[in-house]
Amino acid sequence: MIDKLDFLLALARECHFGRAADACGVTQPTLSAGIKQLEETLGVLLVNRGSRFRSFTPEGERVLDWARRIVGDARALREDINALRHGLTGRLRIAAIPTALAMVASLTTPFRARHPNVQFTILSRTSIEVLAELDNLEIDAGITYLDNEPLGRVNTVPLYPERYRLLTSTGAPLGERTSVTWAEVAQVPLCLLTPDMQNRRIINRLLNRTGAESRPMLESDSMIVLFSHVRTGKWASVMPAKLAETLGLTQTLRAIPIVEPDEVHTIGLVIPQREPMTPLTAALVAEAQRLAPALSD
Amino acid sequence: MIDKLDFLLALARECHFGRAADACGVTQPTLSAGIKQLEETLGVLLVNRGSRFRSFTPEGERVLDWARRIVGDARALREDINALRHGLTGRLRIAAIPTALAMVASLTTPFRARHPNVQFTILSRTSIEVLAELDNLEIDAGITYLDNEPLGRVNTVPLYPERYRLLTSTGAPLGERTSVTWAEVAQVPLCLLTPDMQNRRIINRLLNRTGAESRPMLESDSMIVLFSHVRTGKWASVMPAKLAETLGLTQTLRAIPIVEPDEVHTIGLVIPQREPMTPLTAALVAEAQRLAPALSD
DNA sequence: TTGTTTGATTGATTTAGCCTATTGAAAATG
DNA sequence: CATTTTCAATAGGCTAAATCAATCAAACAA
Repeated sequence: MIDKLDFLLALARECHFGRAADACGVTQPTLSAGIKQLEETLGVLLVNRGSRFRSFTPEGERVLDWARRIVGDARALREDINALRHGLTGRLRIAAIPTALAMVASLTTPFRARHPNVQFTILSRTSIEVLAELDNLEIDAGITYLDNEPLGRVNTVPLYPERYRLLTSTGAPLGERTSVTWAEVAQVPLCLLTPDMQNRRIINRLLNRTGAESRPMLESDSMIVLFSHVRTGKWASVMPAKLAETLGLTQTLRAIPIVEPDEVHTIGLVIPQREPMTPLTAALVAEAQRLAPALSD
Repeated sequence: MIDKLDFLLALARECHFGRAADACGVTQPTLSAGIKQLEETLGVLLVNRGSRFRSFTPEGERVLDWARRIVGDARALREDINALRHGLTGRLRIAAIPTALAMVASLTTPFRARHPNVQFTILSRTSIEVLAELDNLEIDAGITYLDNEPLGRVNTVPLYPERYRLLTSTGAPLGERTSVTWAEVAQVPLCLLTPDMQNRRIINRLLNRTGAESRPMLESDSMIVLFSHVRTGKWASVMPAKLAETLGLTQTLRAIPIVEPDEVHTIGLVIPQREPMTPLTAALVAEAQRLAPALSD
């Protein structure tokens, strides 16, 4: 039963019988049969199929809701008992938005000191993807904006406020200033994240509000790309203060506060709303709560 | 997996491999193998066995906690999908304390008018048993005291206040009074519930507080027995006002308010703390909430 | 048309689940 | 203390379920 519900979750992720089967480590006929068996025992069609996967029926969506709970709890059970036997072990899968990726180290490092046998998988994702994968049990926790889009059935731990800086070099336009306005930033050619990232959407909104047209000269989904371009001294970017500090400023590389408005967004840990938490998640939350005071400006 | 967890729940109820197997509709070796398989996949001993069932290990207790959740959710899933297909069907298992048994009809009757295809099982239980069986998923809901013993992980819906009456006949001692004190009641030979019932413990406490020795001449675990004795005109009892009214008073059979103190306890519906509720439970809660205003004095 | 993708189908094989019957050990009983 | 009873584990055998590799059919795309 639980494995069949797991099949359904995989199908929801992949929208493709073959790939879902691969993800579950079974062959496609096995997964097909599993789904069909679910449909038979429940007496309803769960998946709208043509000659390929189309969508879930309303009943299918409902079953998915339960499947998330049940499969999640079954995993939590194993993890819980494992923790009783061997202390905290296993793998924590964390997805973070690109602008938060650099701060993950300040969460994982003290965590690892406390629990040396826990392995990590850190993924770079958009804020949308973070929430979707949290729902699908693909990740254990996310790090994303807490105050922008609706979050869904999750618990949150605030970590730090995201404030914006113009990252540029002395000698470049605005490079000598102690603060700049968004209107001024809008005049500078920028390297920014791609528009599917919420950080970019926030920056776009702030830039557009000034009336000026924003002119991103370079887009990337990787903060490394943006930062390495700025380090050449020939490019500028807008990024969160915390990130700029973490990546390292130099005498010529400056992070200039952007005002009018001095907008702030809260970044935090997001975990599934499950009671009780899995031991790994609980430990991560504890670590986040320890870390938060040190990060809040 | 889920069936194995169900085996474990049955074992927790019965504390006996053979009876647990019966309860699950399998033979004892099958259940034994199921438990053993659970122990192997989790890698821990769950049950302390001598030559017979002794107890659960701490890990076993933990697994039981999860099993209650997971098995409960799996049932809720089926019920939920069933409700989508055929409307509300199935069986609601309700356990009530004896003094609340008569009022169950005022809950089930309007419920059945709304949902004609739902079947009921109504059980008479002590307040302790109600909570235990709620935990073990043996019943869907309980009706018991909300304000006395610690309730555990449940949600509650208050139904009505329980006030105490001396049930006796005109002509008997105190039979003509419009109110009596607990001290006076203590002097009368009474028919009362057995001491494992919380109602009896409450009455005992109130009687003892007067300093007098209470003298129950007849004990039973059935309100029918108590009431039918009182109806002969030769016996008296203490019972909740609501119950006396429901069973029917006559010109000679009187329910006299007992004061000093005029103690009140709240009776209510108790359901497992599960989010979301099963459709049947949700409907029952809705019915209880509709009913409560009419019952509150 | 022809090749590709995708999910259903088929048939063989392995695995898991369950039962009956039995055993062994501990409790209960006389 | 001997005997009986109770209880859970074990053994052996059967059946149903699960899974896989291979194939098929429908829908698209080129």
